[in-house]
Parts: sequence; C-alpha cells; structure tokens
Amino acid sequence: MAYRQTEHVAQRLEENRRRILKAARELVAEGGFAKAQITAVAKRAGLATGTLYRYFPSKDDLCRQVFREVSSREMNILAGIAAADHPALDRFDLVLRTFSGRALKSRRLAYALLAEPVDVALAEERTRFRKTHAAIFARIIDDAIAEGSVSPRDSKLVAACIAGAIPTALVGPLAPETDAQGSDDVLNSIVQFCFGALGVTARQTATKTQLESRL
Amino acid sequence: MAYRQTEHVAQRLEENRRRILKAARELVAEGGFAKAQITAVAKRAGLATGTLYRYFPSKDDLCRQVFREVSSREMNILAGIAAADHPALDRFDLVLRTFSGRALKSRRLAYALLAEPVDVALAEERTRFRKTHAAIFARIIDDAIAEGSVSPRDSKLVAACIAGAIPTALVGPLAPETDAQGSDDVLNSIVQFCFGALGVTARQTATKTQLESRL
DNA sequence: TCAAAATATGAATCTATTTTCATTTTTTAC
DNA sequence: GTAAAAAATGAAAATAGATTCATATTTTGA
Repeated sequence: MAYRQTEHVAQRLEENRRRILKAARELVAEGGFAKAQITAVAKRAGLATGTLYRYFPSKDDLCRQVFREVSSREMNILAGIAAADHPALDRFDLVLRTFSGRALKSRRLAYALLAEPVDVALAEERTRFRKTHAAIFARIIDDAIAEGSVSPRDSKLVAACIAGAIPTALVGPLAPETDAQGSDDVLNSIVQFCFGALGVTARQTATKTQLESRL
Repeated sequence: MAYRQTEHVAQRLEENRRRILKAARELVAEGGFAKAQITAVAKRAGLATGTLYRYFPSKDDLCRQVFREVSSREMNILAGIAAADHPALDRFDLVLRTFSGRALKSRRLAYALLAEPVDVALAEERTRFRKTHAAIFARIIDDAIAEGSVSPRDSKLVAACIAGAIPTALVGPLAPETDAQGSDDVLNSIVQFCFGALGVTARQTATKTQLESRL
C-alpha cells in the first residue's frame, strides 16, 4: 500500500472543482449556456476534457450546478426581502426593484437564467427559479390582502403574471434596449405596472434606497 | 423527350406537401416540437424520410413553416380585433379574452408555441409571435391613451409586460391546472390584472359574447 | 411498349457534441 | 527509489438525429 489522499491533494481537488465551476460561470456570463461546452469549460479551467468527468458526472449536472449557484444567490436575496417584518407593499416595491435592478445590471447573465433557449435539463432548473419568484410574489400579495392594503384576489395567478411580466420586460427580445438612464424609467414603469395590477393606484414613488433604509 | 409534369402530378405534390405539414402539425399538437422528428413526420405522412427533403430543405424550415401556419392564424384573429373601430378598452378586453380563451382551449399547442423549450430556429419564430402580441397590445394602449381612457405611460413596456404575463399564467409550469370551470376564473383574473396594470379599476365585467356583439 | 424525366426510397453517411477509457503522470508510504 | 493507488489526459468512441444519394419506381409522350 502506498497512496492515500492527503489534505494537500484534497485541497487541490476542491480547488479544481471550483475552477471548473468558475470557468463555466464565466462562459455563461459571456455567451449564455450555449457557450458552455465541456471542452471550452475544460480549456478555460486549465484541465483536460476527461478530467471534468472526474468532478461532474455529465454536462447537464455541471450546467445545473452553475444554474443553481447563480440563481440561488438571487432567490435568497429576494426571499430575505419578502420575509422581512414590514408592510407588504413596501416589501413588494423593494422586491420588484431589487429583482429588476439586479437583472438590468447583469443583463447577459439574466438573459441566460430567464430567457435563453436552453435544453430540457436547464429548462427544469429555470422552472424552479421562476416558481420561486412566483412563490415570493404570492406570499407578499397574500400578506397585503391580509393587511387590507390589497383587495382579495387569486394571489397565485397574479404572482404568475408578475413572474412572467418582469423578465419579458427586462431581458430578451421584447425588452427595450436601455442605458443606465433608461433603466430607471424601465424600473419605475414596471413598479407602476405591478402596483396597478394589484389595484393599488395612489402610491407615491419611493427610491430603492429610501425603502431599504425604511426596512 | 417524354416526361413533363402534368396537372395530375402537380396536384399530388401539392397534396403531399399538405400531408407533411398536417402530420407535423399533429405531432406538435400531441407532443410539442420535440416529437416532430423528421422520421416521425415522414412516417405519419406516409412517405419515406428522404421524400420530405424534396418538399422542405431542412427540418428547421419545416418546423418554422408549421410554427408560422399555426401562429399566424392566431395573430390574424387578434390583429382583427385590435383594428376594429371601437373603444380601445373594449378591444383590449376582447383581445385578452380571445387570446387567453384560445390558449386554454388548445393548451398543448399553446404550450408548444409559447413555452416549450425549443432550439434557436424556433425561438426566432416564437420571438416574432410574441413581438406581434406586444405590438397589438401597444397599439390598443396607445389608442386608449389618445382617447383619454388610460393615463399616459410607456405603452411599449406595458405591452411587453402583458405579453409576458399572459402566457406564463396560462400555460407552462407556473400556470394553474384548471378544468373548464376554472378557466373562466383564470380568464377573469387575467383581465382584472391587465386592466389594473393600465390603471383602469372600475370597469364592469362583460362576457366575451357581449363584447363581440357590441363590436 | 419504350425511353427519358421526375419522383420516391431508406439505408448509409454526416455532424457536432458529449462521454469513455487505455495510457501516462502524480502522489504517497515505506 | 519503488510500487501501489489515485488522478489526469486526450484521442477515440458513442450518440442521436438530420441529411444525403445511389437506386428503384412512377409518369409521360411518342
């Protein structure tokens, strides 16, 4: 007997795993999942093609993991806002602005997560992602109904509508091309749209910063 | 010299072309574009695989044609309503109900057109389809603003939101599973959502039939 | 009936990736 | 230094499906 994995090697393996994920993430951020071919990922990670299969059982697994890493960050941020102990409509406003603002700041990545044509495996991950958005919206809407700030309605359906509306307006072929300036207008229009959809009309606009400090 | 295409043959060719498109359409209606493999289409059309290539230069072309045939029917119906000479909000209501009602009556097909994971060629066709929806909504919203029944806003952005919201609420993983009964509720919720989003709150609900007779 | 032209056929080929695996290199313990 | 085990390698194989094309069939006009 002669070889048993040492701490040193374990660390290098862990490091390699991270490099692979990082390489894949970068490629996705640059050109969507379409550019994340196994060979390209391996090359960028500085490893041989076959080596990737010692770390991930298949391309689907690797891409799913990338999707989850990126999307769960987003979901946690939104879930945190939704769970705060504040008036539902304030949380609604902030969730909308946070979601939209982040998407506009990383458009390519948002496109990959929300709108890029992907195969079935990634479409499944995307569904989780979008279902989570809908659940977050539905929860806040239910709270708003309970508070009496929104009249009763089918919160699940309304949440699905919003979860569909925002990505369409932000990324992909139906979204307007905007610079940083236009982004603010887009954001305000989306917020206005969503509040209106809930039947809330006379809400004064607060900036995201003001809302954040209030929470 | 001996052979030159006769009318009789020309008719059979035309007939074959139609059969191929019909077979493809049926497969798509049954299992989405994923089930429309060349061999499967040929088999259903009662032709050999190679024969299809005498009628369509590639699978992408065939699928695009199928997509266009089905989607242009829908677009024409909606465009007809949008162009009618009647109050904008009546047209808006009717377009929403027609779009949603038709999608719910042919869910599988609507899923293929609006939500199924497809490759880039079909994603392009889908983009046309969705852009047309947005354009129809935008036009009506502009009319409503001109009429004074809706306060000024970014009609393009609102239209994109609506074009994203409705498909999400109707088909695909975020849509509720509904029977014929529930369909009516879904439809009314969507209409309420969209009118609210335009800032129109106190509109009495009319049925689709009432609206149609009014136009 | 015949030959020329058009049309149909479907097994074989092509294509663009992912995935494998026999071989090489590295690591470890003695 | 050596041998056993692990890890890495990358060229070759596998895959799944679209596409081709040499061959067969059908159609036509004489």
